[in-house]
Amino acid sequence: MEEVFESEAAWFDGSMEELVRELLDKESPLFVPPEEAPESKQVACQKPVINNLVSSVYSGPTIGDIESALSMSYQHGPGGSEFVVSLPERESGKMKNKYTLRIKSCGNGLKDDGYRWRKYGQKSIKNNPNPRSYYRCTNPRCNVKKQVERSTEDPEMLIITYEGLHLHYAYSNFFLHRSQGNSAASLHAPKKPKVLHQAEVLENPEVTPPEQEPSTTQQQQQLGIACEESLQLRLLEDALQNPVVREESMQRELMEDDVQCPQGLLEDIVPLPVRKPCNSTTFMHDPPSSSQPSSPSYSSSHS
DNA sequence: CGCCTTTGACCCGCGC
DNA sequence: GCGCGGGTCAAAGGCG
Repeated sequence: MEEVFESEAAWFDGSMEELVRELLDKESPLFVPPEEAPESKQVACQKPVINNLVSSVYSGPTIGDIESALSMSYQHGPGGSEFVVSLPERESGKMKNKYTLRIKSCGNGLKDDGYRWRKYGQKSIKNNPNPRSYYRCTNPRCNVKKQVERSTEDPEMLIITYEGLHLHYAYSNFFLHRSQGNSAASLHAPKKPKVLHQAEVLENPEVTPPEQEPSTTQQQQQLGIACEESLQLRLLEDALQNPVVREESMQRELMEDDVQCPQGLLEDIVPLPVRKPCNSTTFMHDPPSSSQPSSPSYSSSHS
């Protein structure tokens, strides 16, 4: 399996960042200048670029699924069909697994990204009246962390910084909410969907029960989902770049006992309802339990 | 009872 | 070396 990755990526003799730049040159008509974080090296990420990225690094049997998932997401995205992804910066010649997701929240924000997080700290940041919260993935074998804070310029803008790579499947309460009656999702649902996610805590002090929330922005939510899943895709790409991480990831996938799923890493990237739209039409048509931030974008971290 | 959030203390890196 | 700011730890308390 490892050999597959290496052989498939062998045609490009360079780093992932260089690979992306190469692809972007080829896809120059698709380049869209980013509107946010202009100081960062950003890339307007559209479907063909993502497809190139994916097929260049990971040639497993799931490319078609990813393609369909992405195209589905774009198809139902609000207004435009691109979102901004920026490359992780190099730090002393090494790529940093740190990504910042900027979400323009409206009403109730992103409640769940498919993972369970435990808050381990909160700090007030200088020149920012809003505190920054620190979360860690609850999986003991996963050291992914994320920081959540509100933007100083736009209080509705949530800045979520992810650090690290999930080496396990996503918990599926996220999917469960969007594919009611989906038996597969039910099988992987967490035993206790209690965990509040950062946006829920930050944006919804007077907690409104999800069932009672308006659901007029479900398409925006789906785009947000796609963006976050794409973020995980980036993390996966970085992992595939690193043979050690790659091997460890595979071993951990085999060892993982709290979540088991035959889809492999794809489960970590693309929600089941997206991967199997025909099996979960409720995902596309049933209003999710909450509204979703609009116009999400990614920008690189400058920590 | 287990898991979570809260929050003050502590640690560490960086700039002066 | 010192102070500041950001990140983490860990005890305490809450909640289902």
